[in-house]
Amino acid sequence: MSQSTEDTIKEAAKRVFLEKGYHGATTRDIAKEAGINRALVNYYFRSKENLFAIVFTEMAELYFQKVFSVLQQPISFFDKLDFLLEEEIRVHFKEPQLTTFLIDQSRQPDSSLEKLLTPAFNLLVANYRRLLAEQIQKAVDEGEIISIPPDQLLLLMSSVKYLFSSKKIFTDVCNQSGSSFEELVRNHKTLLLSVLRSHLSK
Amino acid sequence: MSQSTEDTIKEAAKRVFLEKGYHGATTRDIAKEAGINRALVNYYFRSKENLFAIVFTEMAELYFQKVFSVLQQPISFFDKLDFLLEEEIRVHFKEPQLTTFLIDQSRQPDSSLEKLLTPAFNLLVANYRRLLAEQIQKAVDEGEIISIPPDQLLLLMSSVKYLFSSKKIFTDVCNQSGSSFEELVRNHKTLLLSVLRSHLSK
DNA sequence: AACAACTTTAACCAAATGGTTAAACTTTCT
DNA sequence: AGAAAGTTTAACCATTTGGTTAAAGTTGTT
Repeated sequence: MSQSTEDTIKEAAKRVFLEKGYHGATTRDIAKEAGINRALVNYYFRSKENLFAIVFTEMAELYFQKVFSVLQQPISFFDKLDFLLEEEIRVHFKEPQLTTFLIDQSRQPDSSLEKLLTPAFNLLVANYRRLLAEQIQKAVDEGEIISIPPDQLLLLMSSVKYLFSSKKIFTDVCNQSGSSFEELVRNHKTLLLSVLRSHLSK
Repeated sequence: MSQSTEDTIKEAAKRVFLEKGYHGATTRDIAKEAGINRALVNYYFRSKENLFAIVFTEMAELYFQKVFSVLQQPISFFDKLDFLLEEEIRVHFKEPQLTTFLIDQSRQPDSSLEKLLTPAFNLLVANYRRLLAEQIQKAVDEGEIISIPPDQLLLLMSSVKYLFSSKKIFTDVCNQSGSSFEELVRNHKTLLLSVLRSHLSK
């Protein structure tokens, strides 16, 4: 059995919103991408705003879902960092525009969308931050690493997000010089892990 | 003597485009922000696209200008990194949305804007990359640091960009927990420099 | 077959948007 | 003062946009 119309629209909307952003995307784009009549967008999702809110929420959850589970596994702290980066890379290879998409949303100043989505997103971030803080403290207590504020560790690991946000720039500029984007990503993960390891190791 | 109308419009356009992005901003927003009649936007700049292209180019140059001069100063490699980060922070305190703005531009798939701006921007990036590669090689030759691919170093330093792109998220989440955004930035610069120093030092 | 519920479509609408223009206003030059 | 050039304004226009609706088509139930 094939996908329901509702899901077809939602998946098309994901692609279009991720590629063009909220304001760059039109309901006509979405309908065309889904191959359906434009009125069905409103029939199933009431409004473009509402559809975007649903897509955004799902993407945000996709992003944090795995991260939470990784942090709770009974493995060493450095393995957790390794898995976190690996998961970040995996999800970004699937949705390269994810970070751009999420950040873009926090920009529009007083839109009703922002008021609706920011609190929910901030809650996810706050939970991630709290969970990471706990795991840092645990690793410190066990003598595995030296202490580091969770925000600072998040920032040190944010280069993967930046790499994918700037994917086009990097591929344009780097392709001329031999190495592929995939290599760049793998090399960066290796380097970043090594840097973190040497800084955090007791 | 007060600012010319043309400059008033351009400065207003900068603020509006940085805040809302190309598609989120309207010529009416810009005119209102500048306090002038909307037709003047077209009188002085012909079209919204053209005005955006001018603003984008100026912002990109603002971003790379200082960076080039820093890299060419006769100081130690680590001082260069220090100054690069300091400059990155300075320009982002002035224009917190700068990175979001620049990255957002590379997203729209086949717009005439992208075809126009991406090549010029890529050239700036390529120059930055080349200059950085030269300076790395020089520092390696002089025994100051171990070798590192320029892209990887750029990525390790990109966390400052990410920090400002996500400023709203960080201020929202962090303000609840005491420390200010300024502290977060300063602390991150210190930490990042220390991490880079210990990794690159021979 | 007939009825009801759900789904899809084409046509339509109001609001917003980028852009144009002719006329009014101001400045500059002679 | 007066012509010429540059500047500003209000009104207007075509296109695009998100959204609605009535009718047509489909599916499921009795």
